[in-house]
Amino acid sequence: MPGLKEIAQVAGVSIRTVKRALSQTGPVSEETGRRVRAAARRLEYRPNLAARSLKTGASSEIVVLMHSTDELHMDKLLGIESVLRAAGFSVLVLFALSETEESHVAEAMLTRRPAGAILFPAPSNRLQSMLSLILKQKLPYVVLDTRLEGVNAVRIDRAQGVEEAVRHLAAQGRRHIAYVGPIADRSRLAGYERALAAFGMPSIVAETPAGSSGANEIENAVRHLMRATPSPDAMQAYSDTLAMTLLRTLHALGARIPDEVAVVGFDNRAFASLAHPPLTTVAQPGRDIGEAAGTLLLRQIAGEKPPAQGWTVTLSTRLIARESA
Amino acid sequence: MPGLKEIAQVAGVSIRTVKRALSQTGPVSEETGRRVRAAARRLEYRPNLAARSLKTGASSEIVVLMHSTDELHMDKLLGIESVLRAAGFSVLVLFALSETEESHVAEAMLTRRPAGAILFPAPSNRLQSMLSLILKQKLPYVVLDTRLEGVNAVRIDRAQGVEEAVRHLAAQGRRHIAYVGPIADRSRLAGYERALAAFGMPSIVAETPAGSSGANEIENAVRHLMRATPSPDAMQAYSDTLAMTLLRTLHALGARIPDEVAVVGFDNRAFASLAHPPLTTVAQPGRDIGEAAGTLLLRQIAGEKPPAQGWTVTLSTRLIARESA
DNA sequence: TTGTAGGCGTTATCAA
DNA sequence: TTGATAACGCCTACAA
Repeated sequence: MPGLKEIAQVAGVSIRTVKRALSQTGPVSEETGRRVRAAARRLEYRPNLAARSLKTGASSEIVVLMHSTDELHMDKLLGIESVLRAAGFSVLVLFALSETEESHVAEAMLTRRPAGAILFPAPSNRLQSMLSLILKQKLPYVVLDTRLEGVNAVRIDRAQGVEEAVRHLAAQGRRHIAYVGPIADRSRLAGYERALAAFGMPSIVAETPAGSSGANEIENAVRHLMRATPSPDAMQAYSDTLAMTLLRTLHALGARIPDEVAVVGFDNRAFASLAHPPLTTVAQPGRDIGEAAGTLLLRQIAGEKPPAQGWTVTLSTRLIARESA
Repeated sequence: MPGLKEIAQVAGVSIRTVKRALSQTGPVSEETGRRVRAAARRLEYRPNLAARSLKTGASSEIVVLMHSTDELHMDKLLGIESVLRAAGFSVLVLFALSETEESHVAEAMLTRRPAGAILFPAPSNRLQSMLSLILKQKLPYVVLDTRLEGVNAVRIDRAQGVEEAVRHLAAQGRRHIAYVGPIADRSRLAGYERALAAFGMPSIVAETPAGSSGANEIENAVRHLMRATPSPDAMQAYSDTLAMTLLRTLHALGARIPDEVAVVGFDNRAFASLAHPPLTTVAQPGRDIGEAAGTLLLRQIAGEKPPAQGWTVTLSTRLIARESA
């Protein structure tokens, strides 16, 4: 691998001149510049990042901490990578699936001396311990889609997308719109309630257990809902996953979808378009989230100081209308 | 950030001695060793990887080239990361979704001077151009799950998993087992045919267009199949995605699943367990694939020479029995 | 407009 | 058992 020295020899000038010519960091004569650049090109010169980093004390690596293999994270990762690569940074991925791994991953992160870190969603306690490390190092960072307050974060407005969805249902003339899902998490529920309030419609909430288990409870909830008079003519589900169970139960009850009952999911997962009927749902802007996180991080690296209460970018979610509503 | 120098000062010895004590690379007296290690711990010393890399000329970074955001890739990435991190390497992710990006990504890869590269599935021509670069650099590499021959690769035996699935169907007494999918790709079809041959059963193949489009064609194929006498009592689908359409069409025809017709998918995607009924399918060992790739790469980095025709590890796929078969 | 020289932190050679 | 010293490639203060 050729370095500045070799280029200098070939071009018959000093290292300093090569540097000036290649990084336009000082005056170089027309002719010399051409010769140097030609030599660099011919030798396929690429700067040695390790040497640069050693000299400048600055890292060109960003650590991304992932805590799950959720398919939705792929797009976020893509967004992060595209923004950071364009800015000359490398994206270094670390997985910490379990609490036990967290300390190894923390150690790995610190050893890499990154220029910044991006944290994917994780249980608060694990996020907290990583964050305290990061803050101690005064490392630029961004947390993705977290409930933690007072931190730099890219968040998404779930309520807004759900409100949009419920308005969409109302615009179809639906008047008995139910919400099915856990109610401890009000992120979607709030949007549902806002939309109903705007139309002066009563809320019909069927609580189901949190977590992905409990298909039976969901089924019972739906059956219960459908026995009411009048029965709901639309259902907003907490997630696409939950919506799948909804669809199945409604089919079993003989309800025609969307004619008799509309169903809306949340997440726009890969299978949403494969559901029967194809599921109308609210999508998170995965790639945008990643790009926003990358941008926010770059601004910190460039020296901008986040406010004390943390720097937040909130992105909107959007309705994907398919056939189920 | 403290370096060896600072530790040396604190411990009252020379840099060389610190180095010996910390990396057991030479004789150090009991007492000196203790003092040095204590100082290192107290100062939270971490080696400067940039300096090390500059000095040794060796990189501790592995580049992972991704060409899609397929959810199934997450587990592979996880496997790669876990093996490589354990060996002290960093995993650097680069995305090249389009052909246009490929050259930028190639340039980014070369600039990073990685110790090796892992290539995710991509169209052959794009893989080829990356590979020619990599070979020119004599970089250790592994390609994941590729049809390319003569390269270092981790492959999966799709036929074997499908054969297992079809045997499973036969063991249930099914005697008219159909295969639905594109036939240009024989990777699954071969397993289907092997199993049928073993049981002396006739093959019933319904060809559908390649790619994820063409729900109509699939529907027609299924309807056509079900009109035959006798009609199939089981169907092996090319993919989970295709299986979803199968399920829907069979439901529409009033067929009871799995009583009248069993359905088996391929891939074990996230939605397989959410299908109605939960989809029996053949799973790729995502994490194992990643781990195998990491291991294969590490062996090359350690100096083992792959044979001229390439080094291949083939992993088996496995049947995940759920309720659809 | 061009060149000299020193240092970043690590590794490793050589001498004591 | 220990230490002085050079070198990796890049960046830059300072001279010419």
